[in-house]
Amino acid sequence: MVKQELAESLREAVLEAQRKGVLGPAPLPEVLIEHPQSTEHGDFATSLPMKLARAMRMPPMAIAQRIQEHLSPPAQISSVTVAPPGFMNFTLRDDWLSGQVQWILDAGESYSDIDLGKGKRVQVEFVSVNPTGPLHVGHGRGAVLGSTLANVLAISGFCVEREYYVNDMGSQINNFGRSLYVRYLQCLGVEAALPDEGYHGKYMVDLAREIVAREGDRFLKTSEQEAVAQLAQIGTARMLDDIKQDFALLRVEFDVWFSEKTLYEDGKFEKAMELLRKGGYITERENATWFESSSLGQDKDNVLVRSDGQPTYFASDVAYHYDKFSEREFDLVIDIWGSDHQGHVPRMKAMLRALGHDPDRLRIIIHQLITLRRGGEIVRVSKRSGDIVTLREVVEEVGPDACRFVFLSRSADSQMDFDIELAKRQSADNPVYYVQYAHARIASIIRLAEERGIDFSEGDVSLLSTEPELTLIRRLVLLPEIMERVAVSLEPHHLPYYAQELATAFHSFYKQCRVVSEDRAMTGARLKLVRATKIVLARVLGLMGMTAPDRM
RNA sequence: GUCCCUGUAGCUCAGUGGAUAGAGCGGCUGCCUUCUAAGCAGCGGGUCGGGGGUUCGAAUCCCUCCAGGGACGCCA
Repeated sequence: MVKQELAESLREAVLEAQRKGVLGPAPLPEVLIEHPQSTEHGDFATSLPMKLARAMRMPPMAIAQRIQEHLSPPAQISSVTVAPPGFMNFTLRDDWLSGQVQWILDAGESYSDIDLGKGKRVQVEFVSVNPTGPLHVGHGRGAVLGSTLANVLAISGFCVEREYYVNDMGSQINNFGRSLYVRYLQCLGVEAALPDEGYHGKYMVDLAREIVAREGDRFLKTSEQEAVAQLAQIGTARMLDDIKQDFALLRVEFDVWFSEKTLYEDGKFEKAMELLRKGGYITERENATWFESSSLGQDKDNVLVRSDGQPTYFASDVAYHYDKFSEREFDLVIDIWGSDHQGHVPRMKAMLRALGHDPDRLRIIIHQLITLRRGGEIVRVSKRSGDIVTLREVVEEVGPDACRFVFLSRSADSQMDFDIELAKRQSADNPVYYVQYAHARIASIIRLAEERGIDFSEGDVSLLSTEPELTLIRRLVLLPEIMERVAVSLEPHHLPYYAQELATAFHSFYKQCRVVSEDRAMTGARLKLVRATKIVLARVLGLMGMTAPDRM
């Protein structure tokens, strides 16, 4: 990328000037290149001279001038200027910019594939909700975040696996089984009461009814314990099917559905415990088994095996991450959790250290929870209490494109309000349609060109030189940088913003420049630009899991 | 009480220590005889929660206070 080449040439210029004694000795800080907000300052800028001023005991402007004198900028740069109080501004050559249009056309759908990951194996684990009920709107956020991030990493040179961790055992599954058993009994006319901490949602009644219809009253004949266990299994399998359907609606895909149970069946739990025990991180007290995380700087120790012999959720997570790192040997693991799991992060890091792995190989993305509103009124979303607005309900009414875009356009750190009424209104002024409309407009132009039998394969992109054209191209060539930024920061929310800016540049170009006209040469050049724009728009929309319609 | 996240335009939110803090929505003006007006051009709108500090330079880093959210379980 031009940015890196420019930084490198600046570094060399400073070193060269220092060798000649034109600039004083000073340690060279990292050369940061930014995009100036004002276009009159060019495409790139650096404040390097100001950062060197103190150490070199020289005014920033003088430093800037001397760097400029020794600088051999990359060939893509047409001008280097110095601006007070000590900036250096750089502008891209017009002919390089127009040439990029051909480059994008040649690269096609692989334009902006970058080799950041160098083939490293990365696992993205997300959502991983207990299969004890339908997904609600809040889960949609993690789903969209994870799937989009995985998409970006996949084109950034990483070998990506998308994984859903299925909690198919433990106390909540048992709780779920009990609740289902009660509903089952009630459905068959047997008196039974739901425990307070049970699952009160209406969907449990429907589920019980469904099971009665399919399985009859056979669970009346088995022991309660047996019935609860079997109903839990049938019920969670059914819930998981629902969850998979919800994902399909939202265009979220997983490569692996990982069962918690298998951690115990395949001996991974034992192996992980053995590793911790050898490291001296395990103690037995009060009849329970503890992970001595306090010896790793944590506030407190954590129970791994309860006094009743049952492993905790944390114990499963130890075994699960042992499996991720020691058995499956991922280079990088990304876990995406809701902020209610925030407190879990430090002990996970401590546990990795205890297992002998670099904690930095686990990146945990915490997204804030969604406050669900219905026309301003807060809606509670607890699964156990029952009043659920399901993800499916919202996706079906709002549409997957708008849903994904809304979820994506806020950083994971922001606590977002999701007003169902507002989302359902599906206003035509939605930025979602603004971006898609740009794509549809382009498709329409290309259709017209095809109808008129225009062959623009020999179009001369060097004719693209007006301000609207170059502004549009400047947006197009930004894509690889956006990809890198998302892949490094793990922040997909930059994508929708980029998409909007690109659409703006296109709509403005469209208004000012006639594409299909009497001027055959210009028509050919602009058709190429328009097609390149279509490629980039489709790419970004695709990464966000959205459709790129040809007509609207 | 301790820890984490947040506080930027009327609303929803961007903003890699740099130049005049941005976008969308909403409000107000204009613009459809030519490829899609789901569009374009423009106007108005700000104590970047408050107060200290570091720095040539702070919305951005540090401290403190205030406000909102979340977590502090042998639940997950």
